[in-house]
Amino acid sequence: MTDSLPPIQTTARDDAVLKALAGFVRQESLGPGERLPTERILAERLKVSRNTVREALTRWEGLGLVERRQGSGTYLKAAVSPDMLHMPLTLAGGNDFAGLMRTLEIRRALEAEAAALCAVRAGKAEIAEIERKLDIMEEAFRTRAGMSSEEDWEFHQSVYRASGNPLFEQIISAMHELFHRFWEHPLGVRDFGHASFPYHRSIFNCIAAHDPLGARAEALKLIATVEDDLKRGAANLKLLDRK
Amino acid sequence: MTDSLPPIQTTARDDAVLKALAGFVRQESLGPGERLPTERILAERLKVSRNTVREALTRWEGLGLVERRQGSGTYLKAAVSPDMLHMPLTLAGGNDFAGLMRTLEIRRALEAEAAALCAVRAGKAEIAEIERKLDIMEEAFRTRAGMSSEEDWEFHQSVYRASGNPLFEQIISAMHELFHRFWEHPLGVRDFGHASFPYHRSIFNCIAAHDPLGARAEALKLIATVEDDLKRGAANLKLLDRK
DNA sequence: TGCAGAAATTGGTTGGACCATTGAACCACT
DNA sequence: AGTGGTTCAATGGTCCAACCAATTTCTGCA
Repeated sequence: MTDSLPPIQTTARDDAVLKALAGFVRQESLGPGERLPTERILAERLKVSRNTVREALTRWEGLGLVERRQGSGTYLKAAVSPDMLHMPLTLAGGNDFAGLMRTLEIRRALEAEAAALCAVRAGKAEIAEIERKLDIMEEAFRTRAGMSSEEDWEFHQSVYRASGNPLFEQIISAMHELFHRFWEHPLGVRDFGHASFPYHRSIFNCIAAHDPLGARAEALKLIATVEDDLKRGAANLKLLDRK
Repeated sequence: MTDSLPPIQTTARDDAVLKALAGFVRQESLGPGERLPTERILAERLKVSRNTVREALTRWEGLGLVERRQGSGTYLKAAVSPDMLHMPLTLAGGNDFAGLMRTLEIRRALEAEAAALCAVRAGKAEIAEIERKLDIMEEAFRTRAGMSSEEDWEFHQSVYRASGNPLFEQIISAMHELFHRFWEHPLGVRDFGHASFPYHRSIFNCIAAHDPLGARAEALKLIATVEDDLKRGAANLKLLDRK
């Protein structure tokens, strides 16, 4: 029988609204942080109800493209273009120890690949930027006598950016956010992250030497130390009992 | 129907609606495909306006958790639980060649890690299942004298499942879907995927031998052949010109 | 000039109405 | 029995006109 009879599309108001809005953003070349027209204006201009505009904006808000502030307005949170592809992922049960370890396995995969790509592609400017972040991190490590998650994170982000593929930063940032929402104070391990410290510079050295294999290997070692810390912390707090 | 839908408290209405609804789904142990209460009923039970219910459902629809059919109802599309974590990813310009290569770099990272984890964790049953898929794929390759993307995909999925981490399958499946939406007929390269064929068995051999390093290396080689094919295809069709 | 309070702006919520689609029940005709 | 058409209630989609709550801007007094 003929399988080539796809369902037809009749109405798609809110989708049309989003397309029009994306075109508007493009035409006005609005960037992140800028405010877009009020819901009432959009409703009037597009000749649709304000409810329809709201449904469309709710979609974008759910995708993290836009932020609404009551009394103030609706602001762009990321660059939007008419040809975006959306890939919403929902992870069931991510707030227990097993879930955390699963996200860490993803991070290990991406971290290693990003470091390898970075070693291939990073130019002089990117390498200098990474080294700058590394210096800041090491300085913070000395003065505060321990890992600083803030400066550490900055270092890793600079690596993702130099990988030449924004997806790395996007995905790992999303996981990082989840990570911190549930594990802000990492399990009471005092010297958390301590063991990972030396690998930051070894990763950098491989990147600077354009050695992708070495960078991948060092990144894997780094994540391994983080996993060990987490396991120790989980054992300490007997969190393994949780569901 | 049950009366286990208590009213809602105060601000952050739509979020509260979603939480209540997630609890309801859990309590009624509703699974994918099942229909949930109508918007009017939800609005009445939760003591909330129907518009608010709609905003909440729009969120879930955007996350792919739910599907609305006008005149019929709202149906679950995936398992939902009260402790889900959402990680929406949007990639700008994913329908050009550069975007495709970027997704492939992510896949390379995850594919290698999944293969390595699989080599560590797969038990006899999992290894047997993977070999079964591999045999099917090789048989299809012989009879049809070329790669079959369907059987190939089945093989890879079995590896992801045996990795013990459902996130691998989730993320790569999402990318696979995007991939096929825009590149269903891969660029007119006749023997597309041909070069990747032998690596499937070498990956399997490493997994069966519980050799994570080898599995990772072979997976990287496999993706490299796919990237080469894509580059050749892009050159053929002069797709590199597309913005 | 400085600042507290009023006024305007803007997203959030409500309730009610009507439209478009779906699916089941029903009916007429073959 | 089965085929096709009709009716009708249920349900999601859209619209409107308010009002609420948070924020920003303006204003007038000290």
